[in-house]
Amino acid sequence: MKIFNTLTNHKEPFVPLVPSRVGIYVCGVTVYDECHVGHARSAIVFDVLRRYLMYRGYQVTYVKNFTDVDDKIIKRAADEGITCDTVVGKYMHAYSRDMKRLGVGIPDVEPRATEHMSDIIRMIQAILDKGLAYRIDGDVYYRVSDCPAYGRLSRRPVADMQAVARVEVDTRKHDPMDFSLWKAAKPGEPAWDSPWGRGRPGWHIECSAMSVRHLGATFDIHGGGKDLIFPHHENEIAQSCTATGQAFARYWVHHGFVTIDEAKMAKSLGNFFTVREIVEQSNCPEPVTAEVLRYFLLSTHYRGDVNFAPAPMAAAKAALDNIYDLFIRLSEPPRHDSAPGTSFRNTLTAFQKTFEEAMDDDLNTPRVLAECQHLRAEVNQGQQGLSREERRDVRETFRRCGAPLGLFQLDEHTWSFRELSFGAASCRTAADQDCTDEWIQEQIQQRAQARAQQAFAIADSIRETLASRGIILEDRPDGSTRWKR
RNA sequence: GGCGCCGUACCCAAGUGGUUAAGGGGGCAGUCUGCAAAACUGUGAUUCAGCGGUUCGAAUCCGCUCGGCGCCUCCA
Repeated sequence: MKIFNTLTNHKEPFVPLVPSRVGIYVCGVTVYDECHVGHARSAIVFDVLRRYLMYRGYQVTYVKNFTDVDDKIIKRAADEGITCDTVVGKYMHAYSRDMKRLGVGIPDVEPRATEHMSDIIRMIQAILDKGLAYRIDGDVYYRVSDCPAYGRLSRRPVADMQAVARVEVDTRKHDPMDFSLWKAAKPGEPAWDSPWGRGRPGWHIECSAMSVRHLGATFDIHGGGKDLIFPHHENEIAQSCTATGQAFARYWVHHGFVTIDEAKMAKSLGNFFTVREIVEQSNCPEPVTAEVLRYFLLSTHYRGDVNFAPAPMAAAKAALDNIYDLFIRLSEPPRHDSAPGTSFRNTLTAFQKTFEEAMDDDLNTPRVLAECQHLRAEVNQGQQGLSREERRDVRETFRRCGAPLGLFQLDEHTWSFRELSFGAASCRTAADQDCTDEWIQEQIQQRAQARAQQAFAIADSIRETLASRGIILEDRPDGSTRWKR
């Protein structure tokens, strides 16, 4: 498998430190608000990486942290007149709820900064002991000028950054580029005891401490959004290497942004959609909407930006409808139970090989989806001649290759074929819920009778009534009728 | 100002040195159907922002220009 490494700026063969074992650390969310589509993309990209490595037979340890002490949390708590603990509890819960909705697997470890204070303090002390940090009034800063490798990940010369630093510089710092490892406590803020007085950790140090704690000083993959390359990941490397005296993460994996009208989706710009509103205000069942979002996000390569909009979401829905439509036809008994042919088995074997080639090539999910659609067309062409066993094999192939992507796992009869849309106006109506399978069968019976008597006006009105409640009818060649929601 | 990414058909999007430039959406036409729906068939870029260069050969490598975006400050 090849994976693009930000550290070298190249696609490289992935070789883990310990054969057949992989350690992954991903920078998680700061829990101060609902998570939006950008967070969903991050979670889904690394969920796919993790699952595919497992598909490839690796034993994966996946660590994704919660940042639960931070300026934004403190501000949120102050704004709402509640405690930081309440804010943290509320949004950790919201995050886990949304990840479950999206079918994102729970990481093996979900460490929290506040539960690793001793690791953090020990790491800061190690950096101080080596002379690469200094203390000012209860704060501790990392001295960037003494770290020769600084700037390697983000490929920017330290001198250039200093020249045009737009940050309001804390004049007490020895150098504008130096960053804080420990912040002295301010009144009313969460604080912990340390050798430098009460205070709280700087943002970057928590990830260094937690990754080293759970995966060791040197581990395989460290990931996050590309906005974290500088300064967050650059600083993590500096701190960790200084503290442990060993190499830090070996492969750095960064994904692109979700954009709205081509502009980065961000809390500060206010141009974001939360996972919650997308799932709850959709007129499709939750698992269906979630799979559409996944398909949409995976239809662009993970390193590129992906523009979130109704039209491409609708396109993803239509593409998935085609696949689940095939699954329904495959679930029906064959017209003639012919003997399985070897050429068809070869088709499935070739597909799986192509799937693996595409995934091995830096997770080329757009190509995987194209191959899935190609297979769908191929199966549709010969569908009627397939044996019971071959039909089962097709469904099984989609299920197996779809598993690392989190796609094609739903039962075809629970899929919803209605148009996907958002907003209150298009929400599921109460009337839809009243359509029991029995009632639908009854309607289909009545329509069949009408058709038999050539009473097409009656037959069509029944079909329209069902359609208005989201029930779609399809007449088969043998005279029977298939329905779907 | 520094660093970096992107520009492929109506829309989305793979391909990044070599037979006919994947796939999806949408459009149009046909088969099927009482009519539909679904499925299937046919129909799409002599061309990859523009201009130069390297090469036997470039969407793919190099240079420049134009256009869009991101990071340098919290950020997935």
